[in-house]
Amino acid sequence: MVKVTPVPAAETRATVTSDAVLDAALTLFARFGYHGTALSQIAEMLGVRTPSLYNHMRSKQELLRSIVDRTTSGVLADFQTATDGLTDPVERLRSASLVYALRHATHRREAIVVNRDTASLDEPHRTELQDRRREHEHALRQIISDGVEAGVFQVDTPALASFAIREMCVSIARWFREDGPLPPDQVAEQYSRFALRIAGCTRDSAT
Amino acid sequence: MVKVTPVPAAETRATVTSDAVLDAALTLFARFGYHGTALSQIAEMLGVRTPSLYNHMRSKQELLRSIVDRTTSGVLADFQTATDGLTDPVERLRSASLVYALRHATHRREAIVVNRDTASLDEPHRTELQDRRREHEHALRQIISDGVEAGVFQVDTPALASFAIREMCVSIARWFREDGPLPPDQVAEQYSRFALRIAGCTRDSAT
DNA sequence: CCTACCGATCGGTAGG
DNA sequence: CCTACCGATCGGTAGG
Repeated sequence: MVKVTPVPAAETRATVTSDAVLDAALTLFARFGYHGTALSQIAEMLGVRTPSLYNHMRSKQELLRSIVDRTTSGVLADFQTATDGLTDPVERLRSASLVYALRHATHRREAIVVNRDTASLDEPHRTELQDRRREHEHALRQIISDGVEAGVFQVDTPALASFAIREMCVSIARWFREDGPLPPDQVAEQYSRFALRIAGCTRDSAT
Repeated sequence: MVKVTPVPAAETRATVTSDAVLDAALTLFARFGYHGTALSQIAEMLGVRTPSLYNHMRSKQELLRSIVDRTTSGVLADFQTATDGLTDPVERLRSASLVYALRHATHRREAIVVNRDTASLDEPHRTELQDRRREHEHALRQIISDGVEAGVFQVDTPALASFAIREMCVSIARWFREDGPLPPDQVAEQYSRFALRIAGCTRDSAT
């Protein structure tokens, strides 16, 4: 007797991977929050029972940690790539805010979780997250300070402009819809222009 | 025998009010999130046992609802007061963004809860909240559209500028510290200027 | 991958 | 205001 269906039949045991668990967690954490999501919901979304999840993760907390680690690393890597080789503060700010805005249109779930569920992270990871955020914030602030000193930006308090630009970009994750009228790159383009305006960019071509 | 101490001694039964419960909930929801806060924590902060809370509220959900209702009403009232009688789009945007920014520096806990724990609100209140938010967003967007039509603002997509301005202001609640270098009104002042810049305000005095 | 089960904690109620 | 207590659900483990 030969098996008739080499491909899995309609009813078969579900098989799951670590990535699938992480992706389901990402979706549900973004929607209901870390504490608002039960492991049973993640299991249900994957078609398995709750205990089966433990073959692919160590704990619920570890899922959150993985999401946060991945995302913050990505943000810093984006920044480096975007500003590497650029010396003009205007071009550096334009490029840094463009990739930051773009990321928040294309990685919405990650951004929502990282920015909403920070407090649910156990130590020492919560402190590590804050440190990495600060690193990005200070790097952006430095660009603004450099631009002010060079006379191409005009702001009273560089820290305020830095906060404003960052959070404005982060918030894209909250309102952006994939079926909306503008694609991610066009949103990012406009937000990058907003960033230069916030910085008080005096160069005509910039705005 | 006469009572020796007419004023409460050091050890006395705690007495609590509805406002005190709401205030404690506000503090803890802002810190740990709605699902991350247990009623036992609220009770502990007030020095009573959990069941005693039910003399001052109907449910945990009602606490969230009260916080949200109060805050959204305040936002819309602020907007009306700030823009009433003003016809110039520049002045309207300056004033609307000023009070919005100021509110988020002075009502941080409320802003954090309303913007983070929306998903934890039961229907029909979640829909009501979204409606009120949309109302404020559209009012701000209309100012920008009016300004573009009048030739005093320059933006490609008024909706994007409106989102950017709103979320930039909301985020003040996340980074502002009362013991920081700038008082709320000075932060609001600078953010109001950022708002005019985002709108591409062409009037010199504005920025 | 599953069933069976654990202690802990949750929001909320009864009754005084 | 309290103690005593409820059913439900949580994250996680044992064992196959």
